[in-house]
Amino acid sequence: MQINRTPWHFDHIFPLPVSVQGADDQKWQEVLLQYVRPVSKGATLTLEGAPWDAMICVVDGWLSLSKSLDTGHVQIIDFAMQGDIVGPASADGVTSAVTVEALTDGTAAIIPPAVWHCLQTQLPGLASLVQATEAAIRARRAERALRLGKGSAEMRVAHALLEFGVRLNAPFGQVYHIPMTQQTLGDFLGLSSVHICRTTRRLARSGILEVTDHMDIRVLQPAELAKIAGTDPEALRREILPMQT
Amino acid sequence: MQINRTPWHFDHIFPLPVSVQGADDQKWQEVLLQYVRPVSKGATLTLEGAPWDAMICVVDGWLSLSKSLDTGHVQIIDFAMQGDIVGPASADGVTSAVTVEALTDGTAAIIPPAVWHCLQTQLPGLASLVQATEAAIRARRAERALRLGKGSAEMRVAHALLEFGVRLNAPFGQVYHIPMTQQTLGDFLGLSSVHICRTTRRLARSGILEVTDHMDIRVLQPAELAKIAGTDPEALRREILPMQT
DNA sequence: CGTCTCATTGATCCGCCTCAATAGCTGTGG
DNA sequence: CCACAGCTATTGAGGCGGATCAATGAGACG
Repeated sequence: MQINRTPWHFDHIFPLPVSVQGADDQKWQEVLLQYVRPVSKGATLTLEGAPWDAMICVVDGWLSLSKSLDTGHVQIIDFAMQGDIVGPASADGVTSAVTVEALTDGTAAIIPPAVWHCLQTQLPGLASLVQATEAAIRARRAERALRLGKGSAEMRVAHALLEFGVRLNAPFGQVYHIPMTQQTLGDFLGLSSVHICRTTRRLARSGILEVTDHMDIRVLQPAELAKIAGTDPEALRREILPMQT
Repeated sequence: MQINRTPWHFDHIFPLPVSVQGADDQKWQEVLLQYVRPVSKGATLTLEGAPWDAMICVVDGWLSLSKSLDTGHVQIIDFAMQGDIVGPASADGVTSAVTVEALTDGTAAIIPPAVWHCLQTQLPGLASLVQATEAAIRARRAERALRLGKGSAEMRVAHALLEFGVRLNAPFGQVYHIPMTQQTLGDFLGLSSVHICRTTRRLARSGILEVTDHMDIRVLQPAELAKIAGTDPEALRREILPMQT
């Protein structure tokens, strides 16, 4: 289901939680408001290989970016959430490299390339934001690629749960929800849903975390989990959370 | 070995093969010349976690970007070659997310963040180049992540060899060289060197390609190889080769 | 000629996939 | 209210792909 492109009216979202430093912010917020629209759970924004040239700025909710093989196997490349600015277009600039789907109801601004190009040159503050966001995206994708290639199932799961916690800004010990099934998490980590189940159960049984009610996560032993994930939560935060300069 | 940062003198490289469209090109070439320097095979430009904030523009030769686990396992995130512009910095902007090493002798420009920021705003042509390059990088990394997560060893090897051929612009049937050992290719594909060996031998025995003299590749049956890789060479070219608009 | 690195091949093992069955939960209609 | 369907989670059994360990070639180089 391709979402339509008519402007949407939002009176109730002020200000949008994706902001730019300095004087450029007002203009940026205006543009965002102009292109922002609701996205409903399960909706497909674009398909791998389909025509697409716009930028997507996530205001609220979760999106998944995925690719698939003709065997039917799906690999989720990344999740995008509040504040992420993603360009699904591939090198030719007019084709989507990934399928973008909504994991939850949410809102996103879809900004045409002409407007985007214009903004980039006119708003230096936006350029900084974009660079910071892109560095964060690269860093977290690299971190995952490392574990996808060389890590055990346990390490992948531990790292993913820590990453979600960091990105959601959830304090340790607090419950946070990730809006996906074990199947989806498996598609993200290159594992079968069955093995996701076994792995999370094992972590739960050893008292490191609790998983309740369809993916409500509570980390009980952050240090243990971090050790399994092969990372340090503080370092991870610095590495993958965009920081505007 | 950290390379030094004193300017280097090049009289013999004109023009640099990393060019920008339009009137900005001259300025860009000047800046490149100012920061370009030779890199020798085996040299380490930066280490994962070390201080780093510069951009790297590859003029000639191959670089590898890698991360490693404390088990000693290494995952190569990407190779950078002629024309690639890579930012190894993570989200904090001052730490390298990856280790950057030279696989061959070559030349690269290392551009300080202040200069880079300045260039971005002053040279719109450069901004376009960067966006195109980044889209290409994202697309090829996504393509690999898919196979890293869901593909067989055979598919990963086939895809990597096709990707190298495309990036090197090697016509089908022609020999091209990839400057790495089977171990390095394994670190790239998430496979052991032993399994790289078995897989390439199997492909060679079935007449799909030839591998001679330490990674001189010759694809004999491009269609077969593409089928195994789960891709179409033309589509791959469009998707992962940067095209300036 | 000895050493070093890299490629190749065999043997064995194990982590994860696949298939399959059951259980729990939610919503729907009679 | 229960019966049922549909989806997700859980657990077991068996198989396979790729890792690991180990030994032998094969060049390259001093």
